[in-house]
Parts: sequence; structure tokens; C-alpha cells
Amino acid sequence: MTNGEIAAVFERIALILDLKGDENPFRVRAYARAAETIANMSKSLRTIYEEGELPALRAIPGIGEDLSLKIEEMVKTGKLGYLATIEKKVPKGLLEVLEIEGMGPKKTKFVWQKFKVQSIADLQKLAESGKLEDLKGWGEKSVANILRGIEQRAKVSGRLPLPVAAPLVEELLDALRKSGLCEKVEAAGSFRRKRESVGDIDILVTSRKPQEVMDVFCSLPQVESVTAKGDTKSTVFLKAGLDADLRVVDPKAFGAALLYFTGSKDHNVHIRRIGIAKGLTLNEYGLSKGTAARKGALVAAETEEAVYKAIGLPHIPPELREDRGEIEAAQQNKLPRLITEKDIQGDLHMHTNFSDGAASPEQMVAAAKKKGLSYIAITDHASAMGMVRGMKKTGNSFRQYLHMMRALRDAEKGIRIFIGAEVDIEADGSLYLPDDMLRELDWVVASVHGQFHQSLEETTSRLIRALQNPYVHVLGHPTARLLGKREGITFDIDTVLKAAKAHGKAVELNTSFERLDLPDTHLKRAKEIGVRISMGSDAHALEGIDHRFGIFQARRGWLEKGDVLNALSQKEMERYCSRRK
DNA sequence: GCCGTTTTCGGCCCGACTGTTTTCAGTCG
Repeated sequence: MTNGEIAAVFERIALILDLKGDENPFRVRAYARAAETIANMSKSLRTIYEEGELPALRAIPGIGEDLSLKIEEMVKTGKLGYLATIEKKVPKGLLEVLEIEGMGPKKTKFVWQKFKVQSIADLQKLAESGKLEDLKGWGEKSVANILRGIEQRAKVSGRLPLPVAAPLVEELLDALRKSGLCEKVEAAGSFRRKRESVGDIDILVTSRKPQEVMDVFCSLPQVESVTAKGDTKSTVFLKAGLDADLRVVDPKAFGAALLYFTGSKDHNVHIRRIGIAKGLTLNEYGLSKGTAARKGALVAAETEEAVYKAIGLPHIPPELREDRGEIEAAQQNKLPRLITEKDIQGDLHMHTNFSDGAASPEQMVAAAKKKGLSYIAITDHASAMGMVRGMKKTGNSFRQYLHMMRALRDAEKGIRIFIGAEVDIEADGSLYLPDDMLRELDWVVASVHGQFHQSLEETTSRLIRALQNPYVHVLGHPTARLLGKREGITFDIDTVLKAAKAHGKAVELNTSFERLDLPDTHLKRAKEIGVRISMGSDAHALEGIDHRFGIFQARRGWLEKGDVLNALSQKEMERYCSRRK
């Protein structure tokens, strides 16, 4: 089982225990905490277990005797008996009821036990029947809210991919800036941390007229309905299908508020604990001496830097704030110097109309030059799939491609062109093109484009076999996921990264808006193992040559300049290519 | 269920908003 799957099991246990309601709430939280920790880890539990067995698992914070045994069972057998046991006690559909805004564990348990509600449909019927309204604590408005929650859930697509959310967030920020009512306007939350997807939007402003700001915010054209509206906080549901929170904060405490609302929650809890050990209390209003119950003098609040400093830490970039070791690194002054967009010298994955791209090779080259890149790899498809055209292993398309690209390369002065291909990895791990063709290319990206549903073991050995091919340079979009659309393939990331390291291959950070593949935790693991990252836009049109969101992802994966091939100069890149022929 | 320069037992981050409350529970982040 992958970390994601194991985290999902613990998460599910936490929900079920919560619903049963007779559990020690801290036991519930222990499962939920463990789930979060595991989902955030870069190293796979399977590897940790294989290397150090139970003691290694128990070294993970939040994993003790019991949970380490449960992880062992899952790694060994692929399932957990305990989950199967407690799953029988709660109807399946009840877990979905919990996802409705306004339905927490208490209310869900209540309607289940009192009215035998087992699904969202049951709840809707019950709410519409009017039976709920007369009960203690269930007025007319509560019921209306639940019905609205059910309606919203039908519209919600879940989390919005960051590239989709970004323009929306900018619109909201712009509207608030243009209102003239605010001095400072900033997005916080997962958007500021540049997570690959955002579940809601958090906006922080300072203003002397908070109520007017709230009025403006709640009546923006992007707003579908208003969930809550107060002096310091309002929540709206956007037409785009997610919530946006606006908070008005005191300018003197803007830094503390920004830190607090940027999160992540785990990062905040961790620095708060450090504060407590030093006799300091941290909340959204600032860092103070004393405890929460007996607060003393304010120590720092105006800027994030001041708050971090007072707690004994350097400023930590928002992309790192996930409690994945950044606080320990900061304490030892070992924070990474994160890569920036300026460090990118080239693009190592793009398509032209020779395969499924929209623009000619000449147009793509011109666009890359305009972006200021000093080299590119053109990597049209080599695939049996007819719809992507490109190079076929039979016929003369391969020779045509080489001929055309060589002519273009030799004629081109302002930019170095590497002649490449994105070659399909077949179900057995062999490559679509034979070695004698691959050998003629400067740059070979090997990618999975089909057969997504093999077992973990099959997929793992499939990818390893592809990495063993001497002519492959990089494993393209390794998980093959499509953000918000397709989960991608399942394999043991540690084993594959170690194979890449052993064979001197790079793995890709595909920066296209719909992929962002590898995910951040895997990038961090690749760095730890010492595998180089190749960034590729996977552009299929001129405007696709874009690394913005890939850079965010790279930063979330702790990558520095030296970890990324595209940060090499043109000369260095030439050496890198020729070295592996 | 986890964890320990407060501890091996007794804690576990903290505050805003809503709705139905006359002092607070539930939910959310």
C-alpha cells in the first residue's frame, strides 16, 4: 500500500470512531493526526518498514506501538482487519453525510440514531419533512443551512487545481484593492503556500472600515451565497464551487495574522509548541508572554519575520510550511535556498505539430526564445497511439523527424535545440521505439500513457525496466495523474527513485497545469535520494511554455538550483546529454 | 492512541461565527 492509501485508512477510522461518538476524542485525533503525518511524508512507509521494521515506524511522530503494528499489517497484507471490523458498525453513506457543510459528527450521529439516516438522500428527505425543526437545537435556519449544504455539495468539484484557482484569487484581491477600503490585501492559506490544489481561499486585509469591506466582499459577482458575516470574518460560497474567507485584521498584528492564516495547521501547532516551551503564547493576534489563560506583554506581531525571530527561527518560505521538517531545518539554519523562476535556463519537454502540438517547430522555438530560454528539447511523441501522430517505429516518420529537426537546429542561432522524443513505456516496461532509433536522439523522455491499472508491483517493475534502458534520460510525468481528473498509476516511489539514481536518470517535474507531476512530497524524496529533476512544460502550444506553477511545486519539494537540470547553463546541459550516450 | 527539560499519568492549539441559547454547543479552520 502507498502512503496515500494508508493515510486514507487512518482517516477513515478517525471518521468512523468520531461517528460512533462513544470514543475518547483524543484517540480519534490520534488517528487523524497520524493520517495527516503519513500523507505529508516523502519517504514511503514500506521502505521505512523494510529498512528498520517496527522501531523505525515508531520513530515517526504520532506513531506509537498500536499504529506501528497496524502499518505493519497494511504493508504486509495490503489491508487492515481493524478497519473491516469497525466499518460494519457504521453505514457507508453516513461518512458522506459528514462531508456536508454544517454536518459535524454530533449532528450526523444524532440523525443516524434518531431517524435512521444512512445517506445524503435520507438526510435530504428528513430535512424536507420538517420533522427536524421542532427538536432542541434544530431551528428552522439550521435545517435550511443543511439543505443548502447538500445543494452546494452537488456543485462542488472538490479542490480546485492551483492554476485554476490563481486567476480567481487575483480577481478577488483586485476587487478588494480597488474598493479603496483596505490598506493591505493578501491571500493566505494553501494558496499562499502554493499547494497544487486549494480547498478554499483565505484573504487577509487591514481596514479602518471593516463592515464596509465585508459588504463589498459579500456582494462580489463571484459570490453565490453568504455563509457567515461578522466584523472580523466572513465566509462566502463562490460560484466556482468553493468557499472564500475574508478576515479583517489589525495592521499592528498583520504579520501574526498572516502567519496564522497561512498555516499549515501542523506548521502552526509546531511553532506554537516551541513558543510554549519558551513561555510564549502564539495566536492570530501576536506572540505574547505567558499562557493562553494568563497572557502577558506582546512580544511580536507586526511582521512574520518578527514573530519567527522572537520564537528563535528565521523566516520560513510559505511553500515549506507543512511541518515536513522545515522547522527543524530552520532551527539548524539549514533551510534550502529554494529555486526561483529566474534559475530556469531551458525547457526539456515540448511538442510540435509533428505530433499532437498546435504550433510548428519554428513557432515553438520562437516562443521559447521570447521567453528568454537558452535551450529547449523538442520531444514529440513516439507512440503506437494514432491520435498523437508523431514518430512511428515503422515507416519513415522517424527519419523525417530527425531530418527536419536537424535542419532547424543547424539553422537556429539564438537557442540550442536538443532533438528528443517522448517515448511510450509499454505495459511490460519496454519502450515503443527500438534502441537503434533511441540512440540517435539527444534527449529521451520515457512516459506512461496507457495501461494505468496494473498492480503496484507490476507498475513498479515496469518503470524500473524503462529506467534501465541506456538511451533514456528522464522518466516523464511519473505518476501519470491528471489534476482533479485522474489518480494516476500506483507504484513504490522509493524503489523507482532509487532505480533512477542507480542508473543515472532524471525524473520529471512536468509543469503543465493539468499535471504538476511529480507531487511535492515525491520531489522532496527524490532530492533526498539524490535524483536530479528535469522540468518540462509539456507545451502543446505557444502559451504552454510556462514554468510558473512548476516552480511553486519545485519549491514545495525543497528543490534548490542544483537539484534541477534546467538550471544548468547551455554548455553544462550539452555535457550532461553527451555524457550519457 | 501518543507522549514526556512540567510527566510513565494526565494531559492533548486556539478562537470566530451561527443558531438557538439565557450561558452555550456545534462546527470550522
